[in-house]
Amino acid sequence: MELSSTAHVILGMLRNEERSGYEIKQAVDGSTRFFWAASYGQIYPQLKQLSKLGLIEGTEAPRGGRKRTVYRLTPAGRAELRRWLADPAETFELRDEGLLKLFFSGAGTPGDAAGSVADKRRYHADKLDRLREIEPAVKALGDPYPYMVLSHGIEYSEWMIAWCERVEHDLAGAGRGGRRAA
Amino acid sequence: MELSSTAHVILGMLRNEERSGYEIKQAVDGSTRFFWAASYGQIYPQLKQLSKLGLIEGTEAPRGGRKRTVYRLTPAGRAELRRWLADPAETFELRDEGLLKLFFSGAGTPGDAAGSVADKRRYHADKLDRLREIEPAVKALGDPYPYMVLSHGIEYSEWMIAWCERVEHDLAGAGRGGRRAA
DNA sequence: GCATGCATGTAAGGAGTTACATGATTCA
DNA sequence: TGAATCATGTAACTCCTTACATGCATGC
Repeated sequence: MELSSTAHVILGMLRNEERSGYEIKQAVDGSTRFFWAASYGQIYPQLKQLSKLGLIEGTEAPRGGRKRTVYRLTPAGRAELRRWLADPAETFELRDEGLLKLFFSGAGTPGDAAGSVADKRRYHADKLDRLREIEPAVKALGDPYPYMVLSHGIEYSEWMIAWCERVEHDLAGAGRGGRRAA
Repeated sequence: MELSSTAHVILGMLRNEERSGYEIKQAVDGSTRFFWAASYGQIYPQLKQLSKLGLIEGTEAPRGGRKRTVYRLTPAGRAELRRWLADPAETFELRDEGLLKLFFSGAGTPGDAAGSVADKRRYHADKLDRLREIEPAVKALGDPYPYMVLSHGIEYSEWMIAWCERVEHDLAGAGRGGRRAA
């Protein structure tokens, strides 16, 4: 009875407070999304599944007249979360279409390579902006780990932007030519 | 008629030479695997598909008495490859279970957090070794772009290892305790 | 009254991995 | 002779996203 990795995000998101499926989705989108996403199509069926397994339990908690179910960890659920935390991570996957294009750029124009790197720089600059926005709130949390992970994201983005700038400079040195307007 | 991203890896891998499905898989495993993987279950059906679309063409090229089909780009296939190279990349996805565990580490023991970071450091140190092994061969290529991408991988791994070491040091400062033997 | 947000879900489909099956060849 | 490698493929399965559907509540 292997739990899916999405199951563990749910258990993790319930570690300190009870939450509805909707709120779990909000929490994921506001925090782990950059390195671990989850959609409603995964979350709601998993909540049912985890309830059936006795790892979480849901109670009706309507807001006004609007129906709402919040879930919390059972002791078994907390044990499973802890067991998972103590185990080595299995998944590290990167899918980077920009690097793929850069890799094959010999088949295109010099502008293609420069364009791929510039796109990548903008993508990460944009991400950096969004991470910096949430930084004060995350830093103010009692829990130090989310801030550690956020710092990782910020420093990673900074490193990536610097790498892109350097490569863009190198590419501009040999053979000029842009592809698109910046 | 949107092409899958796997289709473009295949087109890219055929940009300079003709290759069999088996050789494409070898090439992917020896180069783009870290940021763009592909399995036989994708490659062989895609080769059929791309043939039907007229973007590649296969010829029988037995090696000894062993059956073998090599594929090369048609003009239409090369045009599609160039079109794709000039377009902005759409996909950048990261799935990092180690970061997820670190994020939720407040629900575990202090050793769990340190363990997740140590695992991550070892994972990237190992990857770095493998990248350094192929570095001379890639550098010797006529095409500069694969080496650019390899350098990205090497410098990224180095950055990641340094980040892990720093965090491990910080974590060791507050509350000692290891989780597993290194 | 209408748009937006809260809240829960499902159906369909795409993408990708794993495991399996087959068979030839090469090398120790 | 047997193991490893070359070579091609398929079936089943998991995972995940997207699009859709429903309906209440809130605020403009």
